[in-house]
Amino acid sequence: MSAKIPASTIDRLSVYLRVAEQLRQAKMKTVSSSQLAEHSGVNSAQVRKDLAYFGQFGKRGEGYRTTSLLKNLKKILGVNRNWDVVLVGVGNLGSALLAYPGFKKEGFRICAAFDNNLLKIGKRLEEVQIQDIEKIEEFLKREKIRIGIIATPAEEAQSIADKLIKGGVKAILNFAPAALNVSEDIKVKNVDLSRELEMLSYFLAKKKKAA
Amino acid sequence: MSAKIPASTIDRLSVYLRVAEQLRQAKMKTVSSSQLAEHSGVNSAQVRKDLAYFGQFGKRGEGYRTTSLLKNLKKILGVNRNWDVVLVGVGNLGSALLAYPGFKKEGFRICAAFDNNLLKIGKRLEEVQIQDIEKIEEFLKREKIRIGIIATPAEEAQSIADKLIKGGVKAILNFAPAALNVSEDIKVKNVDLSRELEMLSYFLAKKKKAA
DNA sequence: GATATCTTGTGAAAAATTTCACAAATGAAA
DNA sequence: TTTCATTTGTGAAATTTTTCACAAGATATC
Repeated sequence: MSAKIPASTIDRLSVYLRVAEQLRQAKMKTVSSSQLAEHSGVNSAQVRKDLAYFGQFGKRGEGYRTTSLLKNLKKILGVNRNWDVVLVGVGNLGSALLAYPGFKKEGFRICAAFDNNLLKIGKRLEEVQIQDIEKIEEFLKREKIRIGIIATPAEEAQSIADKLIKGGVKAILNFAPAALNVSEDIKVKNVDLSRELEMLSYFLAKKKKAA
Repeated sequence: MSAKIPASTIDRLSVYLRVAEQLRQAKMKTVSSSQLAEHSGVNSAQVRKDLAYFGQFGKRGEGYRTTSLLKNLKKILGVNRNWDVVLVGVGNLGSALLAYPGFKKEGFRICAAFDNNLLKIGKRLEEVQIQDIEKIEEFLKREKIRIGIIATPAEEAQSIADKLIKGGVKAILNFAPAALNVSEDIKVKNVDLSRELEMLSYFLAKKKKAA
């Protein structure tokens, strides 16, 4: 049961959660692994195996009860609670993240935003007061924040990451196109928007060659 | 040489490109696979194997010439040229994407933006005039655009995708938290910001259990 | 020119992940 | 009760991906 769980499994669980949420909205009482599979674009055995890492949630002949599956997925992913998150860097991207409705919907609340620009500090954006980056460490410790989002230019990303970690943050979502150097026990997820486009461009370029 | 190339290889090539760009800025004439590996957080054999899918770019005893490696990576990824891209949905996220400097830097130019909000249509943002979504198909055909970005609410994503494809778009970067249903020959990349946070939350939740 | 030192490119081995395939539950129908 | 139709959970097989390990090429030094 507690074998090493592939990162790709976690990735898919998060997709199953979305699908399960939709199916519940559609009033489906139960879901089969093949239904989940179809909506997620994977093999049905894959779905069962992914879920089986964490327990036996289904009923043979029946499938999975939608509400119970939802509850279990949320528990596994740690979103059966709300998380307070801090945001660093309130530029274009940072502001958009502050206003992003999907975070709150999934239980992630941006409870504070920090910047180094004096013109921005003190202003209010989406119910959140922008604070001086120099005060972040104290804030993180006081509020016991575990998750930070970096939306600064690449040059500042590493020093911000260091500040976050010093304040007790254990997980970082990094939008700056820079590889962060952090110790083993800190989890970093990088989102590099240009890189996503590069994958697409690879397929377009390849297609042209093939044709 | 033209064996099936893993998607993870392409993912990493894009990382190597970032690293190579940085190393060139640092005036490094050559790079070894182990240097690339260290900066990318992978095994050095992996780097060599990834590159070897596409040719023999290195020199034994020397490594890879930085400029030539850069040129090759860009060619492989299809970013040895500029791509015109359209954006649909000029809300918070869409506006941030319009202003995102990383796209232009990597050769992706958002050449047009579309929305269905009459208050927004006609306005100018970041040098780009916001147009009526109803006119997108004609525009795509005239300008022969191949890449589209969807930054609309989830409900509209599928119908926007259909419009893009009808206009000739072959690759879609989708920020709406919705699974797009498209035919085989269309490449979709989903970026779901909440899902990224969910992975982080999984690791935090797991850590707590272990402790 | 011989020797020493690097570092690539790549088969082969190892490890990880996905898919297959079926026994064991489960409920419904006869 | 028995049969039939489902669908899970899971060993085993198949496939994919990563890592190892080393021959072969390249440069520098003596």
